[in-house]
Amino acid sequence: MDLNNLVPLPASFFDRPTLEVARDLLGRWLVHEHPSGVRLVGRIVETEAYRQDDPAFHGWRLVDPATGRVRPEGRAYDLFAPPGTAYVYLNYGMYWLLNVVTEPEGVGGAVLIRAVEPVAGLDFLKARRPKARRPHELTGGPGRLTVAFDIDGRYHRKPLTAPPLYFAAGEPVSDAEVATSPRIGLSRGTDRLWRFFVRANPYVSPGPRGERGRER
DNA sequence: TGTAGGATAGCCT
DNA sequence: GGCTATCCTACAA
Repeated sequence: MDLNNLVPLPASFFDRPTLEVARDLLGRWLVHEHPSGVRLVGRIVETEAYRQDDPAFHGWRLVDPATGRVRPEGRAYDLFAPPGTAYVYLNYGMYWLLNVVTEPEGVGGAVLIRAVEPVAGLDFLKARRPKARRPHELTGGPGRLTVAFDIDGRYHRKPLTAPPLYFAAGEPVSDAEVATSPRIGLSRGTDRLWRFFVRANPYVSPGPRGERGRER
C-alpha cells in the first residue's frame, strides 16, 4: 500500500453480508484526513458484526419478526442506511463508537471498529492520548480509537466512502492470522462468535478482565 | 496482575 | 428509572 495514493473502498464493499464485511475489514486501513492537515491512518485489527436478526443489535426491535417489516423510528433506524454510511453514537455518555453500515439499504447491519494499529500520524495519536503507555492503550478499544483519531458524532450518517473519513485497501490478513470470539460488553447474543481480530496483535483491545485476544 | 467501583448522557420502558 | 457495543483509577496482593 502506498500512503501517497490512498483510494477509498467503494460502497459495494459494504453491500455484502455483515459477517463477511467484518472479517474482510481486518487489515484494511482506516483513514482520517484530519481538519488540521494531519493524515491519520490505522490498520484495522479488531471488529465486531451486528445484524438485524441479533438481540444485541440496536435496531432489533424495529423489525417485525412475522413480516420482516421495519419501523423507521429512532436513532437505530440509521443502521438501515445505505452501505458504507457511518453510524457513530455516544456510549455510556462518554465515548463515541464508530460503526460502518452494511447490507443493502433497508436491511439492518453494521460493523463496529474496535481496534487499529497506527500506520501514520503517530505523534498526533499520542498527543490525543497522552496517558497511553502500552500499545493497546493508544488505539485498542472502540472508545480509545475514536479519541485518538478525533472521531465523534459529526460523522454520524456521513458516507465513509470518500474523504475526510474512509477506508482504504490496506493489506489482506490470512485466515491463519484471524481469530474469533464472542462480542465484548454484551448481555445478549453472547453465543455468537462475531468478534474478529488479528491473532496476537498488541493493539487488540484487552476486553474485560484482561481477556486480550483470547479465543473461545 | 487482578478486581471493584464510578463517571456520564442519551435512549427506551 | 434502568440500561448501555466503555474506560479509568484506586487499591489489594
